[in-house]
Amino acid sequence: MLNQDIAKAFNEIADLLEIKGENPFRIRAYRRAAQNIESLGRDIADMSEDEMIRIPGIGKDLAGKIREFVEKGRIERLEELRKEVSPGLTEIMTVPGVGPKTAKVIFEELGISNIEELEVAARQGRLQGLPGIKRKTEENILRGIEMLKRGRERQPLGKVLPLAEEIVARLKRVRSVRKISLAGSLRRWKDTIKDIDILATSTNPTEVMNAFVNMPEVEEVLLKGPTKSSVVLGEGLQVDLRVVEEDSFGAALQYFTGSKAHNIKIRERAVKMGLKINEYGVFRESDGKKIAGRTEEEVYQAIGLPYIPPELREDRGEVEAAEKGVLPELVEIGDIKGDLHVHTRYSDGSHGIEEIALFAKSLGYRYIAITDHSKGLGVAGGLTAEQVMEQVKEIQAINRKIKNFRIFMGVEVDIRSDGSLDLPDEVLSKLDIVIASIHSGFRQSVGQLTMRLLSAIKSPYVKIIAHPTGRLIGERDPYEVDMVQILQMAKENSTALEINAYPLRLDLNDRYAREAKEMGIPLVISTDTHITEQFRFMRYGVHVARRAWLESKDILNTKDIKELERFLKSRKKT
DNA sequence: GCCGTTTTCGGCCCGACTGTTTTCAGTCG
Repeated sequence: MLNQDIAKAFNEIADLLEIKGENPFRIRAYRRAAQNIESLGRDIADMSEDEMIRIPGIGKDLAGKIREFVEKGRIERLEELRKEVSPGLTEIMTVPGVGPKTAKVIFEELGISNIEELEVAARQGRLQGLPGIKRKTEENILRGIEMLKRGRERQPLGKVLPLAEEIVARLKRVRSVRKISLAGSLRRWKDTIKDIDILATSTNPTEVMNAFVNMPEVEEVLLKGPTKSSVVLGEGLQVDLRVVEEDSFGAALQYFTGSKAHNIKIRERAVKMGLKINEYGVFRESDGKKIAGRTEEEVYQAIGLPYIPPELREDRGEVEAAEKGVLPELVEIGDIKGDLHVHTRYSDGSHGIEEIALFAKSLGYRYIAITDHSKGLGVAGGLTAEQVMEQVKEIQAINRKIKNFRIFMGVEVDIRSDGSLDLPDEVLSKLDIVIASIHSGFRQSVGQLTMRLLSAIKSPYVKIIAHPTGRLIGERDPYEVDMVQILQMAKENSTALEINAYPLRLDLNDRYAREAKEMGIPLVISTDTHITEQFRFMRYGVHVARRAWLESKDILNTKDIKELERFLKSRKKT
């Protein structure tokens, strides 16, 4: 998808303009456009210029630049800027604490244009004495380089959230803490996280800050004040804690939950209404009187909007939807009635069928689908046709035993590298549910991978495509497939797409899932459970769905058994 | 560069912390 490349180009233009000291609002315009393009669910290359202009933050000029990039693979303005500004400057700016001004001084005075040279110069004390730079700043820069080396990449939500929840639980035990909540991208359930934001109220802020910076995992204290402190954990993860007054908690929570783009939007709206929003509350411009701030609901109400759930706050149309009163009724974890992707000991799962079914029932589920791997996946102990039929018999027997619960007989059939399915049709036709997925040949061409998925989608027996893009966050990029074609084919065949809730997958992601919803494609949220504890991953999947604006009615495993069966028994057109 | 309940020009979100400064600039989120 070209979107990421265009976003990257626009961000680079913004960096270069920043170094040149250009109009900050123009710079912001490029960054905003980049962000909005990145979050688009469809390929911008397929859009007409008129359609592009309807994307917020994109006007005539940027639409022209996008077209230029699509057609020529380059943007003339960017090439010019690259000639004007030394490439080293943007590199230096990637060091935390070094912005455009500092980078420029260092480059112009010392001729330093890469991070290695910068580190050497800082170690030799050669930065001291430059305008605005003394010993402390030099130390900061060295620290910034260290942090950069340790890699401050975004980390998977599934890794960060448990850690963050633990920190919150620990701070909750500090006696003076009243309210405490996660904020930032964690509260919005973004699939990757750069740092942990926590917000609290306290009768003794100093006590909280002390407890915070003295936690055992803290490797380094970046800054510490009475209302704001930042630390770095052993894993290289930054944690920010803000402490505010009780009657500002809602405003602060709204503020620190972001996203930045969402906040800018609502503050602009506030300004137009003669109001000002900051982390302390909503204030009347005329007399400075505070009119809201204790709760987030109050804040939104003060600017004439209904409450907007955190997962939607990405400036992807949620403010406009709130204005019109057409926000979606987002799916909730309690709406989920079953899990349609479950493994057992028959392949690479850890439990027997009855055991895992009873566990699912104890969670309040009404049904599960047993979907072990097929034989092509040798490493996972995939099943032959005969083994599948044995499993079917066992499931039938257990279904007679367990009351008020239903086990659907299924399989996760491997899509072979030529696009054929790993089990014969006469086996697939005997099952309640067939999900299909790719587990090999990831490096095939776009055309081949797309063809494989398309032919699985078309199969009259395949009801669901599992983890459609195959990504493993931080480990493996999504397959290069033509999602436009895949979504179209899924729609034509009413083949459902899975939101795989396994925290490293979260696949489909929020953008594609939203596009799928808008096209009317059925979706399921499944955990791909291999061991009972993994049923708890469902919350990750539900939150991806919420970020995708999905409502309960868009998701198959919120349906009761009868309605789900109707879908499973429906015939495809083909 | 975008955008319109101060509409086609002139605005554009807001504040904390740090360091180098005697009142503020830079950076970050």
